[in-house]
Amino acid sequence: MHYFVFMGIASNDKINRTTLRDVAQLAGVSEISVSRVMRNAPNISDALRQKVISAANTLSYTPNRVAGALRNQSSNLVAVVLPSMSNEVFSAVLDGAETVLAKHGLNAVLGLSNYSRERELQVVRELLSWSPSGIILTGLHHDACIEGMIRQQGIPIVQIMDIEGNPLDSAVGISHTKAAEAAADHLYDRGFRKIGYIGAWREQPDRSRARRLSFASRLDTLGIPLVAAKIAEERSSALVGSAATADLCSEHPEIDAIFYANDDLALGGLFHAMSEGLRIPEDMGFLGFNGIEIGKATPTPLSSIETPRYEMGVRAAELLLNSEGKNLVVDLNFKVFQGGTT
Amino acid sequence: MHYFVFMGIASNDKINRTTLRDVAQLAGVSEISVSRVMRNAPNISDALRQKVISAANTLSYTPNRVAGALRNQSSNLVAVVLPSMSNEVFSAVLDGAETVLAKHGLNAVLGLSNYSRERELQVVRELLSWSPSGIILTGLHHDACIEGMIRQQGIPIVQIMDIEGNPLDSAVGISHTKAAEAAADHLYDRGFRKIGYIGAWREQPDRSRARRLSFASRLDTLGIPLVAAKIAEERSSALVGSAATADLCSEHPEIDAIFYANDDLALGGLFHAMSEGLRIPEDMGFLGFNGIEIGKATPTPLSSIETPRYEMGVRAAELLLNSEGKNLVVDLNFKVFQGGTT
DNA sequence: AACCTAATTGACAACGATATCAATTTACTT
DNA sequence: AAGTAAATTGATATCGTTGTCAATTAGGTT
Repeated sequence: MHYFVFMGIASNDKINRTTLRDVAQLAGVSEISVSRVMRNAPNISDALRQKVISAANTLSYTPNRVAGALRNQSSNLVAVVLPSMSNEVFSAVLDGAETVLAKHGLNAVLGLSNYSRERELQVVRELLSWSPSGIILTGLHHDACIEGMIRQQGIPIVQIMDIEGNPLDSAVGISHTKAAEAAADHLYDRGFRKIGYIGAWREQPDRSRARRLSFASRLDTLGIPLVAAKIAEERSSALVGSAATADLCSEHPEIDAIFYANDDLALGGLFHAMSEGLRIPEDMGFLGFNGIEIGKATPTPLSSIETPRYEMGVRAAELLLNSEGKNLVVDLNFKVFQGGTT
Repeated sequence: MHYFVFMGIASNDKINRTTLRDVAQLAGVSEISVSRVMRNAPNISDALRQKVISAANTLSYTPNRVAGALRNQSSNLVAVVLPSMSNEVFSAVLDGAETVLAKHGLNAVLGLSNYSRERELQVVRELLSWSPSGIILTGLHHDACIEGMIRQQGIPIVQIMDIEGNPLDSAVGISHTKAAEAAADHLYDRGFRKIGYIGAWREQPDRSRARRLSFASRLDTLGIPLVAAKIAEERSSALVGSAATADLCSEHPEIDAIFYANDDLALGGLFHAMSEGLRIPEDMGFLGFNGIEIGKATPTPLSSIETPRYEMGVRAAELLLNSEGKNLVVDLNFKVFQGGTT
């Protein structure tokens, strides 16, 4: 008895897995014929197919994808690289992508970059070593090496979230510029004139920074420059949003509405205002970003820019599958949801 | 020019990837030596190591894990099978697991079962065909075939979420029975006597059903039987919780507190009560389950049974890595968080 | 019956890494 | 200096599948 050790996980000797050979022997045909039947290759007689299928069933044979991938230089894996999982945005994207991929017999291998360029590079390198048949990246900005690495594999790339920039290949997302402008316009239309902004966590991902800048510039155009922007140090959360809102309001009592980098922050702000007994939206308006479900259930539903996160995952997966339409940029629609907070 | 087609994704011919052989030639050593250096195998002279490393760097060589996995009959992939991604519980688990796995050079391959036994079986079969070095399953109840399939691979299994039952191997989770009893006790201690329960979506996952039953039985013991339980048809969400709460309260006006299957539902209930102008917790108490972050930021923080979801993922991954300690059952602690709603 | 095309089946090599065992070199003893 | 053990390096076979091309069989024609 000896042990296989791989990367820290040790396991007992494994019973030899049933292979094509076993099935072939039982069925009395060649291995390659079994292979063909399993893959539904053309030009197989019904007789042979039957023999193989029944043999495969009795042995409950499952093809070894590792071997197949080695031979084919390509697997049914799709690499999905996201910055983090602790953000409902990305889990929704992953959900959408996985759902579509699964329908086509593809499996998602997950990599988290933690918003770090270097980590992302490392993760991509690792995932590429699995000869995935496609890769989904988040955002348009990556380490310079990444493009070359992926191109060398000749696999389709889909970048998600952002579409303003130069995609490596295809991209699905929304225009954060337009979304921010729509936010500014909405607040203006609703009569707010002294507007603040709250973000968090060094504005990771950098898309939120882009939004803030577009938002501010739009407010300038409207003649009501941003009163103040506060970027909390911590990761986004309702509690952080609550605290930041309290701070911003005390520092700038004139502010009559706040646009937030995301709904978690915005809900925190909204809750803060409710605790303070403010009238909403008369005393203070709140506009979030993403349109998460819970924001619709608050006593005063949270106004927010709704983004199609799940759909983004779905479309990303679909783009991978239809590599015929290359270099496509899919601009998904966001929507201004007017709850009761604006 | 011809095409590789695999499972619906077609890609152009790929430039030949750089292999061990290329590195070996450049370094003037044998392939196996390169392999050893790359894997940090012992008994390698510094001279050789240097030659190899510099050659590998100039070629920017990345080992092909597919080939390695085939030879080793084991990969650095870990199969993670979850019911769904549209539930913050599972994304937190995945987050925790991925973080630990990544530290050890392992990659997570994701499979979603959609709460279906058959789908889960299928997914497991698929993932096993990648010779993962371990597998994480959700819950303790699976198709009968699953155990055999995994055992055949001789890889460690960790089941998460639940620990009450017969784990296949190791398990990490909480005692849902005890958690439900703690919930009942807490409500009793806080003076509530007419208690209701709200769940959703056919009580998927079935753990929530187990909780409801333990909860009800504990209330019986306390001499204050459950007034009513309402299981909404739809998937859990704050809106559903809101509606269910409204219904339950009008059907049973005597109810003075509600225990929810999860925080989404509970927040919905809380928001409903706030809209109605109820005094909380005097008129109505609310107790959630999971302790999600946003519940701490509401004007009246939501009381909830806090569950260690992220940690569950972490511990699950750690258990996989330390397969020496087999058949471990890790009972993580839940905690009754008393916000202001009880 | 001889012949030809099309359909079906199979033999073989290859994908890239690594376990095994053998060969070589080095280091150390006496 | 000879001998032995230890460290280092290499040759070979192998993991399970599938692309390529060759071989066989079936089906139809004249």
